[in-house]
Amino acid sequence: MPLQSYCYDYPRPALTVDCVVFGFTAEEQLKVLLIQRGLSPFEGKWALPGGFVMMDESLDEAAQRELLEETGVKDLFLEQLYTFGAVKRDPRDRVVSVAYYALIALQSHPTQAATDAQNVDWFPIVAAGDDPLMHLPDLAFDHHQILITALQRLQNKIRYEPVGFELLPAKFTLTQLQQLYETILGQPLDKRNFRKKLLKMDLLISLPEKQVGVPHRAPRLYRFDHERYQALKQKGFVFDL
Amino acid sequence: MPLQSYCYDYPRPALTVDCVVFGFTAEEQLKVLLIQRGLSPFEGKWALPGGFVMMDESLDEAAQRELLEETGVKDLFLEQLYTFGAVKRDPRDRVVSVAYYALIALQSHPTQAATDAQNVDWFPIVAAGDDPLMHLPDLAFDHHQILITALQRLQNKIRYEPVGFELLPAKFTLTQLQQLYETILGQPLDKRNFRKKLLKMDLLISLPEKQVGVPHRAPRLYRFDHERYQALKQKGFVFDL
DNA sequence: TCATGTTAGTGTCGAAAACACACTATTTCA
DNA sequence: TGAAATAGTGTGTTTTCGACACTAACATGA
Repeated sequence: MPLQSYCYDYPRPALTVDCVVFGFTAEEQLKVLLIQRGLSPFEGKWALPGGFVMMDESLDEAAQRELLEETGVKDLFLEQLYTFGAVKRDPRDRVVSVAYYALIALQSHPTQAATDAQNVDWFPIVAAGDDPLMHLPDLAFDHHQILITALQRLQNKIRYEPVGFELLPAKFTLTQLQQLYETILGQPLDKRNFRKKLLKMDLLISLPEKQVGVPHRAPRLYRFDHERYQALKQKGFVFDL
Repeated sequence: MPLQSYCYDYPRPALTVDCVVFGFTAEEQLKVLLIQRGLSPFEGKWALPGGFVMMDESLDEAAQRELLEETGVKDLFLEQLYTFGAVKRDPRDRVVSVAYYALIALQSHPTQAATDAQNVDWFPIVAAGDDPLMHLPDLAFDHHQILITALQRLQNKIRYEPVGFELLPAKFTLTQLQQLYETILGQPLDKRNFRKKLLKMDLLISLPEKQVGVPHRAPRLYRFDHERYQALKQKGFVFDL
């Protein structure tokens, strides 16, 4: 129970952040993190993780905090997506939500489940086909819309900025990278052309080690050269796949 | 004076919308609409038009309303830009602002000045050169940052979506269009290649009339085929200049 | 140890797009 | 009627895109 109340001369909407957390698994699947609501409204329904913005934190900080609380992970790629402010998007109160999206390499940060008693789970998104969100439950509020917006943003972004690497471990193979792109864009890509284009950019550092433990020829490992990318970007270079 | 106050169990930031209104003049200049503040804080400083979000309007509606109030113009191109929520962006109260940007063809909608007593004016932006905002006064709040963000968005957007036409009259010449692109992107473009690329898209309708009153050969007028663009877009076409 | 299964890795050629580039055409006005 | 001003047009070169199929390497199990 609150000990006091906060009063203003004019009414104010409540302000929340919601996070669309995309994860990419070792099985080459794109997934989104959802939480089953324990509270009304939409009790029992699945929803995006999120919560109210505190007075002493910026929006970015609020999103980071929520992410840490819900997933236990810090230092994710996190970017503001869009602000949703339809009058009736929350049936009870006027709530405006600043949506963020985050990317996490589930291979490196294995999914640790619910932080508290709530049900937390990863749900698959299949970009190929008609409805990418067909395997998802009904979502609370306008979260379905937010998720669609986030997926479109990710699909656009991945082509013009090197955000795909945020979904892979630091060391990865070109095949993994290609499968990531194919999964997210929902279409097959030509292996030779894909490799040609990427290597030509000169942003991948070929590592001396190779992947081990596979029952076939061991593929070469690479890492993304963030420093070099920043330098090139300065000079007007645009990552384009 | 407010007759009552509005109380909540937890504190809430105030929520505003701010609009970056870009206009393109007959003299081929890109301008931005600013308002001189009559009230503290930042009294006397220039700022983006904006105001509080009412409880019964969506964010888009709030932006539209502000735009109508400040400029007297309806039905502009208007799109959400980014939400700015640093804790101290307003020195007095916690205020989160959802920024929008709007495009207006100043040739068709001649600038009607201040709606009320405030000073309202259009300031030039010169994309070529180091600092596009060099001819602007100091701005209130973080409006300088908002303006930079909006300009970058416009520069990106104009290349991949046909928003440039929103800055021109319904009937325009290819030279006007090219100058628009050169002004916004801040770089010269090749005339023949520009025309080739545009006409190949088959999105411009060549009008029977020609521009009159010029002291030289009269150029052909075109209009943008919005319907056709929508249809093509459906099929996966992307405008790309 | 060798045969099999499985994925890694590599090059060429034709088509299309991008880019550089300069002259003639039309109109007005003096 | 000629001078000034902008409109409008085509070609050749370079670069990029996109289709396409085989050999290499390793692990496993017979």
